[in-house]
Order: sequence, then C-alpha cells, then structure tokens
Amino acid sequence: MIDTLIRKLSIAGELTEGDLKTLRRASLHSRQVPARQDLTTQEDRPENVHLVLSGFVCRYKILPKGQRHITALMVPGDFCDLHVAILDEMDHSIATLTPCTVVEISRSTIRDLTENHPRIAHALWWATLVDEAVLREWFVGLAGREAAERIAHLFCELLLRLSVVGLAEKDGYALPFTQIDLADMLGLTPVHVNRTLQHLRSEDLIVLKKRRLEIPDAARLKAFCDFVPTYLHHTPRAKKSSAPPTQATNVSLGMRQNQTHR
Amino acid sequence: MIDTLIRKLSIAGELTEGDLKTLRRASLHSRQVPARQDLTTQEDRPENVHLVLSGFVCRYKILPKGQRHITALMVPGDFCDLHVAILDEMDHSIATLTPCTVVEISRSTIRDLTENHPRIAHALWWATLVDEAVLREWFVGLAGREAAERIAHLFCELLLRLSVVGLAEKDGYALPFTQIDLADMLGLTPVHVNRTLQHLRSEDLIVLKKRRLEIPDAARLKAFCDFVPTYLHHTPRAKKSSAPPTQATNVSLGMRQNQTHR
DNA sequence: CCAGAAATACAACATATGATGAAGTCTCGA
DNA sequence: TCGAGACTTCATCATATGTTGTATTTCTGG
Repeated sequence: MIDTLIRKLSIAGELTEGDLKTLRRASLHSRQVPARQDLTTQEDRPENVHLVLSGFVCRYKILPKGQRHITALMVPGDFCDLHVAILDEMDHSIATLTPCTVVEISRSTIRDLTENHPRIAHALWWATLVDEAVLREWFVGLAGREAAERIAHLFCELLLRLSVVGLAEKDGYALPFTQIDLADMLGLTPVHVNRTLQHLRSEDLIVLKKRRLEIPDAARLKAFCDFVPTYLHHTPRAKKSSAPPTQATNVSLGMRQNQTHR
Repeated sequence: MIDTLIRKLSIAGELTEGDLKTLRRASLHSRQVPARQDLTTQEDRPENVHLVLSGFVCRYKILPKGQRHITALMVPGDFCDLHVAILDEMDHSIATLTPCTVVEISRSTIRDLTENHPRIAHALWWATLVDEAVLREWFVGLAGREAAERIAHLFCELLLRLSVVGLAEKDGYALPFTQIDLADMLGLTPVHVNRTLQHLRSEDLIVLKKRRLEIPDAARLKAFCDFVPTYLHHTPRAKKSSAPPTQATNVSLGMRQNQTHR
C-alpha cells in the first residue's frame, strides 16, 4: 500500500533500506475517509500531515464570492499538506474527492524525518517542489491554453502521474471525477467542460464513459495539447558520474522583449 | 542592502546574530544586471541560486505556441530559484524586468545553509512555501476573478510585499512594469490590461502615471477585489506561549458538494 | 427493483475578453 | 535637441466561454 509513496519518492533519489523502514513505520496507521469530506480546512491550524494511499484528494480554495477552485490534485503516494509543518495557518482546504485511504502523520514525526533522515528530507523537499511545478503548469495552462487543450493536458498529466504509482494501464485509467470537479480544476464552467468533452470525443481523442478514461492514441493527445512532461520531473536524476549532457545544445529561447503574446 | 532579505526572513522566525552574519557573508558579492535579461533559462541546469537585492525579477515560461507567461514576481529580498538546489532541471526561466542588483549563491552554499543552520533552513523552507501560496492565489485569481479585480488584487499584493521590505509608501509605490508585462502576469491581453486600467482610473481606484502607482484609498481597493492577505503569511507567527486562538470561532466553510460555481 | 437524486447532455442567448490596426505619446540615446 | 522605437490609448469586430434552463441518463439507498 505504501508502495505508491516509495515508488514516487525513489524518483527523487536513492533511499536506503533503513529509510524505507522508517517510512513504513511512520505510515502504519491508515484510515478510510468517505468521498467529499474535508481533511483540513481553510484557516485551520492542523496538527497532522496527510498522505494519500488510495483515492483522490484535492486542495481547494473558496473565494469570497463562493466559487470553489481546486488548485491541486493528490493521487496515491502524494502528501497533501507538507506545509503545515512550517506554515501554521492554512490558506486553503483539503478534501477527498473519492473514498480514500489516508495516513495522518504528526508534525513532530515530519520534523523527525526531516531532521534525522537526510535522504528522506531531500525526497520530501523534492516532492514539494514538484507540486509547485505542477501548479505552475496549471497556472500557465489556465492563462494560455483553451478549454480543450487544457482538459487534454490534465488527462495527459494524470496518465503519467498515475503510471508512476502503477494506477494506469497503457491506454487509460479510472477517472472518478464529476464534471463539476473537473470544471473547478480547470477554471471552466461545468457546461463548458461538458461541451468540450463532447468535442474531444468527437475527435476520437478520448473515450470517456462510466468514469473510465481511455486514450486511443496517447501520442496524438499529447500533440494536441502540446504536452511537455518535463515539469513533472519524473525522469530519475541523471547520474552524476555520467558525461555531462551535451552543452549548449539547446539554444535559449531568450526573453522575448516586447512580445505581444498570442 | 541585504536588509530586505533579513526583514523578510525574520517574519518566518527568529534569527540569531550568528545567522545574520552567515547570511551577510553569503551575499557579499552582488552584481548589476540590466533590464530584460535572463538569469537562468528553461532546460538549464544552473549552478547558482539568485537573490534579488534591488529591482524586479520574474519567473516565466514560454509555451510551445510562443506566449510568455509570468508565473511569479520577485521583489528585493526574494530568492528566485531555490529549487535548483534540489531539482536539477529547470522547467522555466528567470529574467529581470528592470535593472537589478542580484547575488548569486552557489548550490553548495545553499546546501551548507540548510544543513548547518537550522533556523536559516527553516526560513528558506518557509519562503518557498510562501512563494507557492502566492502562486496558488494567482491561479485562483486567474480562474475566478475578472480582469479588473485581478489587476487590483495584484496591486494590493504588491503594496503589502513591498511594504515588508520598505519599498512602498503608505499610498503608493514604483511600478516599473510595462502593460505587456502586466498582461503576461495576469493572463490577459495588453489591450485588455489597458482598457481595464482605464476603468480602474475612472473609478478613482488607482492613479497610475509615470511608472508610479498611487492608491488613494487602499481599503476601497482591497474591498473591490476581495483582497484577503492571509496567503502572504506576512503576520509574524503567533507566539507559542500565548493563549491559543479562540477555538471554533471560524465556522468551516465546509466542502460545497455539487456546487455550481460562479 | 424502485424512486429520487445526482450527473450528464443539449440548446439558445449574453458577454468578457481576444485580435487587429492605427494614432497618439513618451523616453532615451546619439 | 531630435528622432526612432517602445509604450499607451482607442475603436471595431470576432469568438470562446459563461449563463440559464430543461431533458435525459446514471447512480444510489432503501
């Protein structure tokens, strides 16, 4: 069960047998949480960090006007809120989207992990930064991709993220979200999500029924939305020992001065 | 000069005289960088972390279609790219928007700071998380606020962030960006930024001329865009010793099931 | 297996924002 | 001081997405 976490963290770097043991010990006590339930809420000062073992969890914010915005999606193997170990006031909430198995880890355990287990600390730090990179990509997509591409991009991202933890088959995966959930992640209206899904279906880019997504031609879908997976940092670090990557092979895009975008 | 950094970090927690000395030593050698110049670029594997001492720096991404998206703004006292110490491939670029003074700090120095100076490590960790919180707010604003509110929100954010480092007066500050820069931060078109600025001016919410922004009535502007500064985490941490904040005083907003937003 | 509730689908209309182009205005270096 | 490029301003038109409402399908608990 904890495998998902370990599979994920080992992308960040090698963990020793001792590290694994420590992680297993820290996440012994899991509990079941029903769908659509808050784990921690905005303006809370929570005492525990949550780790997802199964199911989907989201981070969300409610704006004064009442809209819900989902700013992140956590899949098995992801930590939900490592920040609470540092920032003491939450500026958002965490909730399950589906029934979930989660582990609660106390602040003090996290502190122990980070202070006494350098490789784990490094891996956690890495995980936080990847989360931030994903958020950045969502942000950029919201600003720069139109609805269809945005949805497609999310589907490609999930294909990769779920593969890493062994929850996707080659051509598809379970997608247990509501179109409303999708809308709140993508910054769209539920109606428009629906419209756009129809469109993607009509183009044979996706097959989505019964809460299962199938991607007939992943390459085509990726091309459709310009999916560049670098931001997920899923490729294990290059070995330090190997020859340095061919230098200056990538011509810098530079900074487009005065560029009027679009 | 380094004061800005120290002012900012001390929000995160107390630093000792020794910590301050270490920080000063690490940032002795600053250099001037002209406006609109890349500090590190997408797909780089940079060796140094940048700290801004004066001027404005941005983090940006160029999408395949060529648009530039600014995902973060760094003001004096901010680190630009602490991640490079952990993630070895950049998924975005960093560039100056105005002439700047920056310090370059090597990975190894950062590693030393984080491994041997727990309070500094904590403060850096804190700074990263705040950056993420800001990005989250930008994301939510992009999805949920319309153009005028979005711009106003950015102006309120900057008012606070600049105040912290002593770069804003009570009623205004220097805003040396181009409308194109603003557009790229806000996910808008330069034309629309312009239109919207006109609108804010006509409502007497802002006075913007000669690259200086004045806010005649900050409270009004904040109300206009529903500015809730929690996400900046600028309030010094509550003392552990003081009485716990009145419990359960905030009724949780809970998770609105099936809510159709907007 | 049914009934009610969610979720999805579809249609018609409204609007914020994008796109383009052209005319002013500023700014800064030679 | 001048001129040229860079910004800003403005107007017009195009369109992706929002809004509202209702029908249809799917799910779920009893």
